Amino acid sequence: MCAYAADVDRCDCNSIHEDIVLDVRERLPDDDNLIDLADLFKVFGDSTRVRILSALLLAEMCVCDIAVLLGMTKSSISHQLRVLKQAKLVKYRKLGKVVYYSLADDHVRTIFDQGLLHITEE
Amino acid sequence: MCAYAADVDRCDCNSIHEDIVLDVRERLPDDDNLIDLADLFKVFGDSTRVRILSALLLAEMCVCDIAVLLGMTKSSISHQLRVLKQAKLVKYRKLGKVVYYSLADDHVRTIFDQGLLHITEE
DNA sequence: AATTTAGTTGAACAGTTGCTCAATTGAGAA
DNA sequence: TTCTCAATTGAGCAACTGTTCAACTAAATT
Repeated sequence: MCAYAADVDRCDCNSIHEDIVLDVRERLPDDDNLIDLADLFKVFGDSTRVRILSALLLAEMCVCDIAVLLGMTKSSISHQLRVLKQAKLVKYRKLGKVVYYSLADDHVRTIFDQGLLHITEE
Repeated sequence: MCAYAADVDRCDCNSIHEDIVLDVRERLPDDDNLIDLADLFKVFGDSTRVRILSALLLAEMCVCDIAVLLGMTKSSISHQLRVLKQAKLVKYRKLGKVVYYSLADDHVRTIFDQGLLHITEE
């Protein structure tokens, strides 16, 4: 029988190592934090957004510049910039009709570097 | 007219800053690398997988342990472990009927830490 | 005022994703 | 062998996601 049937009814198996499960359960971060973390990585998990961020690592650019650079429509770029804005990964400034986007802080660079490290290794 | 109409026909606007676009285009990493990077982050972009990885940061566990810990079916956990395995983020060892999973390397920890840093800031 | 253009927005559609369910595999126990 | 159980697998389905398209806003130019 499942050791946690009372509070976890989806459980369909025995707890083989009850001591480990109890210990990990206690030390595991709150679900809220882990969900926020997943949501952040979800933003990085699209090649269009990664390409936009990579471009902004090199220079501040307007929507039109990015669209031309990546060979995509302004609309699709604008949609993705909205996602990046909501995740506080990019910031922008308006000059007349033109909106210039740039990275909000340096976290993008370090996260990218760690990711590339995992990919290029072995 | 779009300055890159020849090789990029989706372009629907002028290149406002042609010099910047040309410079960034030259220095931008290859699309293959950026797609691989996005695919890696895609794996981190699901709360179930993040919770699994967080658990494995604390202890080696079998499928059943993880299922009980997270209150999910063995099947769904197994499906996600397969994704994590393909991304080379977890490794496993078999002992009889039981399969023990653990983290493949320490990249997960550093990537998580960087992500948490971005979230908790400001 | 009328036109042009950078950028945004929302609906719609296709493609993807994660969970469920049922069937199956494989190793140990009876 | 037969039974049990940990784990895997594939099909099916509902929910989500990214692009397209068309309409729209706003700022500059004529």
